[in-house]
Parts: sequence; C-alpha cells; structure tokens
Amino acid sequence: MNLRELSAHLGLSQTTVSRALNGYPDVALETRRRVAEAAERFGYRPNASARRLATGRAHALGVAFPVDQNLLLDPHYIEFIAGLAGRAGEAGLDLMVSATRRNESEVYRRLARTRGIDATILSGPMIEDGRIDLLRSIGLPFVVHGRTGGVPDYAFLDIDNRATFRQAAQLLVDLGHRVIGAVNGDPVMAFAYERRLGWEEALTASGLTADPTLCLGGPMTEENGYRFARQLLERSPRPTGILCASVLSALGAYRAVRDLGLRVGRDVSIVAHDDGLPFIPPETMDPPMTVTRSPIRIGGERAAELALGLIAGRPVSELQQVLPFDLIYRASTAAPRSLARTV
Amino acid sequence: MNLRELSAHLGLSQTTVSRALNGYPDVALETRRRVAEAAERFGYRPNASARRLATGRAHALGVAFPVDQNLLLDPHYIEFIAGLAGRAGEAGLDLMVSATRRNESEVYRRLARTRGIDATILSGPMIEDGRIDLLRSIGLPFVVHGRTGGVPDYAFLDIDNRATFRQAAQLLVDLGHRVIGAVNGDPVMAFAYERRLGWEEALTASGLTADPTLCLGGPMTEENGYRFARQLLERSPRPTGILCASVLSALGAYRAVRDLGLRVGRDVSIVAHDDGLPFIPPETMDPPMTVTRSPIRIGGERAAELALGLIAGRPVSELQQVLPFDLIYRASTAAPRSLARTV
DNA sequence: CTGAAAGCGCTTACAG
DNA sequence: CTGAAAGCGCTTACAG
Repeated sequence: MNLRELSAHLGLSQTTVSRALNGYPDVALETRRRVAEAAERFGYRPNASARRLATGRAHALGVAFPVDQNLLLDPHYIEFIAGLAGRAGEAGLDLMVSATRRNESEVYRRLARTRGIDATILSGPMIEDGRIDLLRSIGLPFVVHGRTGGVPDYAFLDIDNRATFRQAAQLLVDLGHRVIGAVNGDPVMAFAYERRLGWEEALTASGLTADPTLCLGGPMTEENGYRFARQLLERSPRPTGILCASVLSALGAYRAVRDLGLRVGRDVSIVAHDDGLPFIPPETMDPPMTVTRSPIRIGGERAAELALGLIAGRPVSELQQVLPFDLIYRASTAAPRSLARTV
Repeated sequence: MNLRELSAHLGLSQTTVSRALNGYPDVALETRRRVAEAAERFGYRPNASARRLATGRAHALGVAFPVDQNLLLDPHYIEFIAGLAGRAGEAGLDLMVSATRRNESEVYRRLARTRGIDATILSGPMIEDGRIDLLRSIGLPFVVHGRTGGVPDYAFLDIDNRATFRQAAQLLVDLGHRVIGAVNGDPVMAFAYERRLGWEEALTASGLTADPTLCLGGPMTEENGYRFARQLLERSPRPTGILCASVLSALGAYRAVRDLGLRVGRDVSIVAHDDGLPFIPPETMDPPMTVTRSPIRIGGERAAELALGLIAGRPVSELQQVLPFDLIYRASTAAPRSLARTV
C-alpha cells in the first residue's frame, strides 16, 4: 500500500492525504480523521527512501563503528549506543551504523555525500583529534561524546572527567592515604588526560607529590587493569590507594591485589569510575567497590537529544552539556592499614 | 555534485554515466575511464535515497536492538553486531539499528513496510519464538543467529550448542568427576536448551545421573554466575565440576569458588563456553580457564554473508551453516581431589 | 555504444 | 480546505 493507492481508496488527492498524515494545518478535521483511520487500517507506512528523497532529510543518525580497534568497541561504547538508539528511535529516527577499520574519515565523507544521515555522533575524542576538523570541513553536523581541551565550539556532552578523579583521589587522601596510584584510560584519549589532571590536582592540593610514574594508562580492559595495578603494587613504597578508570580495569586490579596475597579495602583501597555497565555491577564485587558513577547510557540518550537539536537548527552554544556523577562509598576504600593500627 | 551535474560536465547523458559507474556492459572503455576519473575527482557519490527509490533495494541490513531487556544487550550480542556491521560494510551495505523495547514485532512490521532494509538478522531465538513466524508472514527476508528445534526451514547460522556442553561434560567425566553441575543460559533460549541436552547426554552416556536440579539457568551475567555456582557448591555432595555457558558467568563462578575458600582447578573444575569477548580473555583468568571456543564475531560475519545470499535470491537450503568450535584445555580443569590423592 | 524518457513514492509551493 | 503538478536524484527498459 503506497500513498497513491491509499489516496485513491479515500477518493482524495495525494497532496491532501500526505498533509493530513504529516499533521499540516489546513486539513478539515473530518478529513484528517478519515485519513488516519484508513492509514491505520491498511497499515500504511510511507516509503522511507521516497520521503528522504523528497524532503532531503535522512531521518537517521549515524555512527562510525570501529570494528578493528578494540579501543572503542568495548562495553562502554555499546551502552552508549544503546542509549543513542533508544532515544533516536523514540524520535522516529533510525540509527545507521557504519563499520570502520582505520578508515573513519572515509566513512564520514561517504555518509556526508550520500546524504544517508542527518547528523553523526563522534565518540572517544582524542587530545588531538583530526576527525572534528574533518566533520566541520565536510559540513556533516555532529555531536561529540566527550570533548577536547579548551572551550569547544561544537555540540558535545561529557562528564567532568577531571572532577571524577579529583574527588576519588581526594577521598583517599581524606582517609589518610599518602601514596596513590592511578590505572587510567589510554593516554591519547581526552578523557584520560582530564582524569590524570584531576588525580594530580587532588594530590598537589594536599601537599602530596603526584609522581607521574604512578599514573599508568592504556585501554580499559581487565588485562590492562591487572598489569598496571600489579606494576604499581610491586613498587616501594607500595601505593595504598589506586584509582581505576573503569570497572573493567578495576576487575583486573582486584585480581592483582589478590595475586599478591593482599586484600582490597584492608591493604589497598580502590576507587573506580563506573559507567553503569549492566553486567558488572560494582556493588556485587568482593568487596563492593567505591565508585564515581555516571551511566554512559544516559550519555547516549542525551547525545541523541543534542543531535535532534542540531538538526532542528538550534545554536551550538545551547547544545553543550556536562552530565553529573555521584560518588558512592563502599567497602573497597578504608583508612590505610598503618594508620588504622595507630588509631 | 549529483548525477546531472556530473553528466553535464562530461557532456554525456545521465544514462551513460550511471551505466559506466555501475559497471554495466555496453559502455566504451574510454568512456568508462573518463567517467570514473571525473567521479573520483569530484568525489561524486550517488544519493542513497534516490538509488534506493529507483532500485527498490535498500542496500541495508537491519537488526532490532533490544535496549531494555538486558537479555540480549550484552557483550555477546555486541561482538556479533561488530562482525555483522564489518562484513556488511565490506559488501557496501549499511546496518540499520532499530531500538526496540518489548515491541520487536512492531519494529519488524515498520521496517518491512518502510522498505528501509533488505533483510534482517534475528538474534537469540527462544525455544518457541513467534518472531520467526511473524517475519515469514510479513515477507521480510531474515537470517536467524541460532535456531529453534528440529530442522529449520529458514536461513540460519549457529554452532552445535549441544556438542559444546557434551564435550565439556565429557572432559570432566574423563578426568574422573562424578558430580557435575551446569550454570546455563536462560532456559527460554534455544541455545540453552541444547546445551542442557548436551550436558545430560554426556552424563547419562557414562552411567551418571543428570540430576535436573544440578543444571541452573538464567541470563549470563557475572552476578548470576556467582549466584548459581554458589548454589551448586553449597549442595551435598558438592559438585567437583561445573560447566558455564559464558566467560561472564564463569567470572562469577570463580568468585563463588573463592568465597567458599576453595580453589578453581584444585577443588572445583570449571569449563566455560567462550564466545571470544575481547575484554575477558579466559587465558588470563586465575587460573587460566578451559573452554569450548567459537568467536561470536565470526558468527556475525557469516550472518552478513548469509543475508547477502538471501538478497541475491539463493535458496534457503544453501544458507544454513553450523560453525565449528575448539575445546581448549587449561588449568581450570583437573582430576577431582579425592581421585588425585589416590593416584 | 549512447541517449531520451518514464518511473520509483513521496513532499510542497502554488493556484483556486 | 483541496488538488494538479513539479521535483527530489537516481535506474532502466527501450529505441536507435
């Protein structure tokens, strides 16, 4: 059933039926009702391609899906996509996923020329990220999930990454810890850069030195978490507190602590940033883990909303959002042992 | 730059340019070359919507992305999507992701009517799954990742789930284990049903009884893995071997073993099925874990290939594939302790 | 080997 | 309040 057939059936012109369906004014109430009823009955749905061609709007959002570099294709990214797809769907937009393998800019070019999407969402910006300039130069509207340094002149949503690690480190300092290491994300990523600064700020503000070799970074896997934590714990003096950039790395850090015959909470305090990955709830870890928390899925939803605003032509300055996070205290953090004894 | 402009620039008709670009015969070699060169130089890309409208082919695959039920929106599914998107992209197809929340059939109806995709991939079939009949009835071509009982009359790709658990259980039996439990997937899922049968078959074939209360099932999370394994290990007699449906549940099972003051490998042997999730390598677990292994990402790639075949009109009987798996022996399995002592 | 023309199924000024 | 008609940018029989 297409528009022509539906119109013929109703004895109306395509114009009127189209207008009625799309909620335009200047259609008699009774006509509108009849059209809606018939469309429903026949299960009429406008052909997406025809509509796109006629309006010039794709009614779709797009993302480049990095299928080779595990950097992004991780649970964090997926939760983000889930939020994005969900919110886009509610607004009647499709989500187009284009696989990329080291050819991300080529993919953006194609998407722009092909008019397959109205806007794209760029994830995981690096400290220096050529993709932003590229998107700007090809004129494809975009929202950045995260942000590069300075005051961005593009639409973005992010959390205050610096504050997450600053508050986490501050908590450990307040508990009495003096040697605090960090298992950070990949140092090329903008968010990891910010977190590192947060860790530094908390330490130096308390008169402690932020020894750069105590901040190790790399993709946030269990394996790296183990490797980095182990490296930190084998130093002398041994850190009594460790910050982790993700629950995934924290899983590895927990393992490293155990491997060395130590116990999380008692011998080593751990605080991680929790993106709300549904299958690794930090409250069921052993011991339950203290975290800064901001569900990345919410981020996906917000990104979709910002993209909608972008398409609607709202000014970029209104499309910049910093989401809040919570600091949730659990049993993986405590006063360091030496201190506990003297109390 | 559109086709009209490109043609005008070349002094050729749109017909000829289109034919040259699409590799049709009956175009002079020199013309073909000139067209290709100009298209490249101007970065011409056909408007996707126009092409879709004209050909009736969407040049896109679609999947329903369940954003509320965590059942599917898990790392396994994502790895699958990565394979799917990658292979589809190589073939020049886009991947359309439509969010669903308890309205999956509505989404399929819309996709079919809207002509937005050429075929869809249905993931995680349940033992009784109405979606298959629905897809058939609305005429949307589909590939099933997995299969329901019997001999399917639809395109599918799957692994031999029954054999995975049968071989895993057999391994434990051969090592001398007599009480073997299973932490299975959700019992409504077809794959979990098959695995359960495999576990049963191995036990009964060896003269052991497959006590149904020793096979526990639910979504494959760390948490469920912990809960079910703990439940099994608190029984008397205590199982000395446990099968896990996923590395994720196995993570929880490892934790349960530790919590009870036991050790994996020594006190309890564990074998899991490994879908190749990149961020949880079983070889780095403590101790390294014995697994049956079949990367689910390969499954996604194959699914894309089958969908391509479907679109090309190949008969369904040629589009059914069962992927192999490996059994990889590591330190999480050993002879049970009582037996080890007598040796 | 090339081109004029119809058609895919919508939307949208424009006229009445 | 409604309709005839043009147009979105391609593809593809068909004619030459």
